[in-house]
Amino acid sequence: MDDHPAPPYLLDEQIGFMLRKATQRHLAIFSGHIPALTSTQFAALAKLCELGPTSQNALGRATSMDAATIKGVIDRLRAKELITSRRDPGDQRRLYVASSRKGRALYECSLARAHDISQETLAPLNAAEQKTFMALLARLSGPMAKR
Amino acid sequence: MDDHPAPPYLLDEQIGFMLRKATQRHLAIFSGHIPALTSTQFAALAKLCELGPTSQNALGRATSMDAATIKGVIDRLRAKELITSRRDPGDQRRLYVASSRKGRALYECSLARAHDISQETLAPLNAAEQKTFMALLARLSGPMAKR
DNA sequence: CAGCTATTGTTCGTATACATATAGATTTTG
DNA sequence: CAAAATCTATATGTATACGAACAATAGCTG
Repeated sequence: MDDHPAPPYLLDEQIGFMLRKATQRHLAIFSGHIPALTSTQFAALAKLCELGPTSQNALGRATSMDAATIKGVIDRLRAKELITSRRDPGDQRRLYVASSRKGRALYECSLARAHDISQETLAPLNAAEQKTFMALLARLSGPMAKR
Repeated sequence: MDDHPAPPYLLDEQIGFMLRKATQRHLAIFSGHIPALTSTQFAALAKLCELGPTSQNALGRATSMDAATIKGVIDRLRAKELITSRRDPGDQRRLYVASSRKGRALYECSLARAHDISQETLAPLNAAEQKTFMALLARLSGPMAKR
């Protein structure tokens, strides 16, 4: 009993595939609004402005980036002069990173854009649906980061 | 009136950041269940088995992959002998790709795993929430692919 | 204090992902 | 039919993303 024909596996209905497509759409919206930075670079810069100066790896953890990944992001942000970095005097292992004046300015004038990006990404849903979706997505994004 | 203090922008509450984290979690689950293939490679193989032989670019469109991206995926699947490819006699531009016996076998014995992956990814939600989430996510994934 | 362990950052290799440029083949049009 | 536009695949460059291996530093433990 309960002998349903096994539901066919359809790639287009799988969560992983749909997440990838939603991300693609979001990234297209992002680069349309903030062409100067990638989504990842903006995330690192925003978090750095939000938290204040930290170490490279700590910023990586705060933004869910691998040590190898955050290094590249930091390098590119520094090349654009949006952040500065120097060795932490108190711990020679640590690379102390901080936003530059230019970086903070770009961050602040990007905030309105960032808000638009989130809204445009969610635009296919009405307000109630957006709220529902965000609440459910939060639970699929893993546990809150431990500080 | 309606003079709320502008809601602070918090990276961790943005759709883009949460999508990235959800994708990270999903990919970790994926590689735990199907270590032999990446999520992208599996998507291409699954779609190829689902559709039957097609051209490289057509498979790319069916799986939402760029022409440059699908080329690399095809190359790696061919290196693993999961697919075969040859020039389409009827249209010399096209690279005709088809799943190999080995590829179909791997696909078929991965189906149960793939199902588990989707379920585990959605596990934080109950059945009703899963249904709601998938319906909303579908609307954020952009319009249905045109054939 | 000497040794073990953990943390930090770096480097390498592999794999998406996309923009752009190019070349060749095909189709559409004038 | 010939020219233009389109399509297919390829190649290059940039940017995530992660695993693994590594050196240097710091902290801990006996």
